[in-house]
Amino acid sequence: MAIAFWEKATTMPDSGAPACSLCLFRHVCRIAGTDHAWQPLALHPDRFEVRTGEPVFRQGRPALTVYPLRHGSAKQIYESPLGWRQVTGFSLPGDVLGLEPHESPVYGTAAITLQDAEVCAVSVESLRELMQRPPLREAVLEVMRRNAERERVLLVAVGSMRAPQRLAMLLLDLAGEQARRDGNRDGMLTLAMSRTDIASLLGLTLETVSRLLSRFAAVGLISVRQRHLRIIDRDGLASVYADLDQAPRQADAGNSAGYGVVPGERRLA
Amino acid sequence: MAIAFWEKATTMPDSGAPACSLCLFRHVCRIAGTDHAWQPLALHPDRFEVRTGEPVFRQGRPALTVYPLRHGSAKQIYESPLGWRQVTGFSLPGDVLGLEPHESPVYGTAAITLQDAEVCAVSVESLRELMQRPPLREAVLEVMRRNAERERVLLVAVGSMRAPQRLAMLLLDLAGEQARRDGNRDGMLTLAMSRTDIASLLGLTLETVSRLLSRFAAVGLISVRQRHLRIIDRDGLASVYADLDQAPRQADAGNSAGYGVVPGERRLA
DNA sequence: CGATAGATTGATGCAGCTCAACGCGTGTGG
DNA sequence: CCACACGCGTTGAGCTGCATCAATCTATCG
Repeated sequence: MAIAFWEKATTMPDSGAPACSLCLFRHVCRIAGTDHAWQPLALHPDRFEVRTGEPVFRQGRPALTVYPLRHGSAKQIYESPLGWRQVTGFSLPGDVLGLEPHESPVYGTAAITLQDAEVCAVSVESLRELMQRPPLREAVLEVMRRNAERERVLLVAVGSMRAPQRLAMLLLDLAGEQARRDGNRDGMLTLAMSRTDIASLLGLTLETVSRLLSRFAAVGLISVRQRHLRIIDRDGLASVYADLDQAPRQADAGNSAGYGVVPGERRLA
Repeated sequence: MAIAFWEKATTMPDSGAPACSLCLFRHVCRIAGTDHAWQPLALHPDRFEVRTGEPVFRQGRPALTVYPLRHGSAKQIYESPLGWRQVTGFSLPGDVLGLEPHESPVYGTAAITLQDAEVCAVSVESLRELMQRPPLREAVLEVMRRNAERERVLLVAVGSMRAPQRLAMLLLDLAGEQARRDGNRDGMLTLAMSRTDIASLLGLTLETVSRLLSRFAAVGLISVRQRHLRIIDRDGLASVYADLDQAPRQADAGNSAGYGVVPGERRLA
């Protein structure tokens, strides 16, 4: 039998303190109040709450505001022109919802909360003003680059990795994010999203996700009970992800130019 | 039997005139020479040739130059941190290779030519100067937005559509691009990329791509012979893409917020 | 307590992957 | 000029990973 989670709360834990310390705007925000070197530009963002399952904003609507997430979590949903919907990512406290790249005039995805959440609201005008300042500008661009990279990794995962690898990847990613936030590296994590959301993100079905979680647990990589999960064997998961014994699902993108690919030199997230 | 392609040349046709008229920089470029209202900013880009299969640039290298494509075509290849490679798109004359979003300091993908190609070379400094001017700036951002949208559509396709739909999508897309370039709407197109490249893009195997093309041909949607392809029944292909009789491959991304989705209002292409 | 949404688990089928053989077109060396 | 090889594409046969369908279980809430 697995480790006893159920001694802890069975409802979604509300991580207590707001995530200002992780916020992109912490240095210019009166609420965060960590640094006041920027007085003239300081932000006093509005804050409000969004209940579980409610959208913070919807795809295609004018992108007038960005929403740093203080409490709770959210999923991004993209709907293609033909009406296919897919989860494209999850956000945790400290992330900024609605940061659209390329100065897009509309939101490229919808953001739906996964729990009751609290967000700040920063107008894009303030954002643009703030971005006159090189350090913040760089920080914002860096976040956008990371988001883009994330989507590319997801594309490759969905396009050429097997189901267990995809799921292992997600779990490692979630654990990494968790650790980056509360420094908590014991592998405990609470999945705010449903199996269906995970399945959508990874291009699988919820049954497959459920079965794989069970299988991972059976072989001692993790333990799961509902949405409470603990990573027991991080390296084991990493080797599932890295495919150390699993055949690739399809042909590699041709290396027809014949330029060498260094087989070593790979970093693990 | 299908339409007789093989009367035409069997090698890749070189589309003759350079694609300056489609180039993002046509209004500021001395070579294109269509408009000289911008004298002080005018470009005199270098040009050079890249032979089949050679990279124009490689992923991870400093992004110092963008390369408008004059002749030929190219594929973008993304390599994930773990070494998985996947084709993420194809470029045709008039497209700009190496336009990195978010002012990324390095190329996010490699660009490999599919045929002997000719490119211009515009330094990012010139590009940034040019982008001071609102109209060009807007045009560049618009291109980046389209690229991002394309990648999202691809993600959804690979993540939740069936193989025939994905391929139909690609064919329609290629035909659309072709039409946008030479106005030629007779459905003839020449695939510059191999089956392997197509397979990689769509998250399939080359055998599946080959079989599907044959099947499409067998039911009269297209005709194929090697890399020469004609779209015979555009609407038929569109309905394969739109899945008018094909079951979805997986559960929809939950609409758990219960906000209505308009079932109509969808645009093709 | 029943109702409901989410999660687990089992049984079954098939789309697409895998392995393999062969065909076609082009380039190369004799 | 032919012979051969090599890259690319096609086609077939078989297998399997994951989807599908369906039943049951678990938590939460009124």
